[in-house]
Amino acid sequence: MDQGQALASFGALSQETRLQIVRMLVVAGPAGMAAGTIAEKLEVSPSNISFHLKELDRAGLISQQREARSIIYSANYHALGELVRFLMEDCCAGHPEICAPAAAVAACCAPSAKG
Amino acid sequence: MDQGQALASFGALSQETRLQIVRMLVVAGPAGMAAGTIAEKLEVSPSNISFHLKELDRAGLISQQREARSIIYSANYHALGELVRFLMEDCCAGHPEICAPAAAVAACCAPSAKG
DNA sequence: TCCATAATTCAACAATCCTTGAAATATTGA
DNA sequence: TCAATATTTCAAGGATTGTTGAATTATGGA
Repeated sequence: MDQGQALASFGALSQETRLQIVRMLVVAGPAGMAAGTIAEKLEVSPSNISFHLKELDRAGLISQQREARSIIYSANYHALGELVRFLMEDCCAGHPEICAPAAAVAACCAPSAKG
Repeated sequence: MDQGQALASFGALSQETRLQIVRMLVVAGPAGMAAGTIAEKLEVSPSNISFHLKELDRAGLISQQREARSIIYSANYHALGELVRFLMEDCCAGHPEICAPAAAVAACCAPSAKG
């Protein structure tokens, strides 16, 4: 991920509705969620949620696929992982002080950890 | 770090000049850099750099201290670390797929790693 | 084909953000 | 105090972003 990509990602995540969409889709997993369901849960109008979904898609943080009448959105795990990596390595130059809390989280969730 | 704090941080990092300032200050370390020096290196006008430094300060990502005629800015490592943690744990729900690349970076720079 | 459902697109407007240059503030030294 | 340096503040304008509701597109079933 280059700096331009990171800028777009940060911009996409800097809006409350969009950050909530991403958090929701991450929890939803690969099954994803229909646009209408997202709008309902977040209590946002269909046209507004559509606008924000398009922004997230443009930034590459989510992807979509039609399923019957619905359009299912899901989080792009790879892009989110790359963003974390950019923030730690490229932006924060791998400084231990910055990476320490991240390392703690990584230790809990990494497949090679004790779990 | 709560969601509001994260939103402010993402907003602050979503602008090219500001992202460059942060990257520069992280590399500069605790010694920091004077506003004028930052402006010079990034080829941005003094008033413009001042605007962006204020935005980063408001988001808590950098801090300042006067030294003679200069005002020295430095990266807030703790805030950056918390942002990485938020992105991995709160936003990305600790998903291994997302954390994997981060774990790799963490392994290289963490003080408790093999180094 | 016709209707209902699901979502997007569009235009208009409001709100926010960025840039610019001039003026103001703070510090230092003569 | 005066001048020079370093930076910030301010106001104006332009650019971008977010919101709204109406119109449009796409799908599936009677």
